[in-house]
Amino acid sequence: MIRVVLAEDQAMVRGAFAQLLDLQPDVTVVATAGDGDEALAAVALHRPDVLLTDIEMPGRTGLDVAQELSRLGGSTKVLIITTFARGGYLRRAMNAGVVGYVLKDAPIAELVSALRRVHAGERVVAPELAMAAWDSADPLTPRERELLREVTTGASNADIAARLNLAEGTVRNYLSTAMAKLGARNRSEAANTARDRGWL
Amino acid sequence: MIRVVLAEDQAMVRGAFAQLLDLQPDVTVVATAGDGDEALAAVALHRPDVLLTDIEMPGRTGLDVAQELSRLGGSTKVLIITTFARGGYLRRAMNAGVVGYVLKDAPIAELVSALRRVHAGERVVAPELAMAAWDSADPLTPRERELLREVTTGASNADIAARLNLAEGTVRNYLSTAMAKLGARNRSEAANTARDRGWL
DNA sequence: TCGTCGAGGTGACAATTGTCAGCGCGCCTG
DNA sequence: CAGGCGCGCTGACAATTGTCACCTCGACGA
Repeated sequence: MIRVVLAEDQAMVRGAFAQLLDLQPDVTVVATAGDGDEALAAVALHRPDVLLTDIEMPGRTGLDVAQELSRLGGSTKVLIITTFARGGYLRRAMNAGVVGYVLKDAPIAELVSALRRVHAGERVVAPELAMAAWDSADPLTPRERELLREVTTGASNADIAARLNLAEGTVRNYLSTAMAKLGARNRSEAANTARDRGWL
Repeated sequence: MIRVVLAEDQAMVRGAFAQLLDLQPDVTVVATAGDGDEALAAVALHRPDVLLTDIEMPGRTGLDVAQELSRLGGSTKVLIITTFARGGYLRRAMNAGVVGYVLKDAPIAELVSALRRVHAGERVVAPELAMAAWDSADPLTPRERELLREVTTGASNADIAARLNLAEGTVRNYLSTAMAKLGARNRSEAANTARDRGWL
């Protein structure tokens, strides 16, 4: 019997997946969580075989949870299930010790089979992503990432400069190089593409 | 027996919802669709009691489908099920003749009950939205919307001016008034908030 | 029919954003 | 240990973006 904790922020989807998995004869959902913190608590409490988690959730993301679990060193395996075919996400997931990564675009059968294979000790990665992760290494420096994150909030150069104790020119310069690396024509386009590739 | 067509672009979610609804004794899913065009075709073919559809799908959106169905004038009722608590979406849904609007954040039970109530001739609207739609009427003019849409693609003033045969100053001016109306500090923030409220 | 109001449109000017050349520092590598 | 390279950082200059005062036209109410 595979004991599973399911983390997913949309209640309706969470409920549907939970019921469906529970219908499988070899799977039992021991707890569900609506955000990252609940997920961590549920894993600590139930010590499931597998944590099945979304990435984008309020507060702590699924990737944060995976990282934390790998740091704590329990035996729970993490299987990511997400909407986003973002190369950067997969890469970060791998670094966070995740053993499986499936897309919500795939049929449900794939979720169940991934769950079984992960439990059996295999690694599972959505085929459309196995490639993607390769050719798209994050070219941004930590500082550039930081600035781009500020940009997504709508902050101006002056705002960012004040917040990070930088000269305004420096801010402009970082964003300029980020734009060059990303092939963007302005700060917003740069921030958008960085986010879309999971580099943010 | 309530005959339902289900349209939703994420295969895994679509499958889960379909199985779950089919488990209900008084509901049968006669077809599923992965985008707006398939949804229209399925409705034409099966003439279901209710079309249960997501909004954001590739190609034709759920709102487009609802509008088209209301134009064609069949008896199929449209129940929207979406992630987004965007006032503008609800408003547009109402104009498109939609009779129900539920959020994926709500528990599954609510979906089933909404389905039954819609079938019984009631109108159903997610409570957190009933309010939202009221106080947020779209203040943008068609021209402003058009320009903001261009902004989301990353186009510069010069690009937009060329594409719409306007002076560059005019473009700046429209975006400026749009920014004022939306309380945004720059074009991108304006475009983002307009999109977030379903006005784009 | 006159005023005025909102939407489309414009150019001049101000502010913000993007580019460039360059400096210092630490870290490799030959 | 002498380059050379990448990263963090900066200011001066250029280009783009935002603000403002203003014009036209059609709709609508007084």
